[in-house]
Amino acid sequence: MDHKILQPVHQSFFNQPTLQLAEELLGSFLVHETPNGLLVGKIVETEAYLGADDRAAHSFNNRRTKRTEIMFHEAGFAYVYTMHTHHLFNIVTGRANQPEAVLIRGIEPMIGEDVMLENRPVSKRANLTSGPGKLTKAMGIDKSYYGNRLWEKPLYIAVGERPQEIMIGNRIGIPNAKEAVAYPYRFWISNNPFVSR
DNA sequence: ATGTCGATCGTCT
DNA sequence: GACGATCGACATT
Repeated sequence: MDHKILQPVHQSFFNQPTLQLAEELLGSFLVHETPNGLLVGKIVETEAYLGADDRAAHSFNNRRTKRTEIMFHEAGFAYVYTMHTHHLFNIVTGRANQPEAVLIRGIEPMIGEDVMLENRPVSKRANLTSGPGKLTKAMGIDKSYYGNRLWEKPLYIAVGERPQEIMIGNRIGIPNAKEAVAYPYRFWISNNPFVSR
């Protein structure tokens, strides 16, 4: 992989409908320039959370708290929150006061896999970044990145290649979200081993 | 391959 | 005080 193609997207990249962006992000790169080296993963699985009308979203009913505050900003900021002992990484989408986001659920290691393995030692390669809590650990993303601009270094999105085949289905881990359980807001690259399931 | 269960802690009520 | 947008271990089929 050629490092030179890794340029942060323009901020306007994030200004598209959330469902469209969740799909568009598949095949794009998540890039983190760390003191230990360049870490790059291809995004292979995402989920959209549509804010006020989506019972599964933290911002359902426009619930605005210290945690969800960043979701009410314009698109392109990082929303990182703690789930049990894990950090989950989201990209804020939608316009200001339209609290939507895309959760990154799986990435395929492209550059810096050795450092990722130091961050998160595993025996099976496919277990390194195949889940939202796994990939943040491997990529060195924690809550200190809350609110970071994802069109600037050191943590950013870079354009990649369009995937061959995309699958769409229900989101994972939201059994109590009533009608929202059935919403087809999950996107993944067909047959990629770094999809969480 | 699938299911259940416990860890563990910040956030919100 | 209750509750997870999870993970890993262990059990069972």
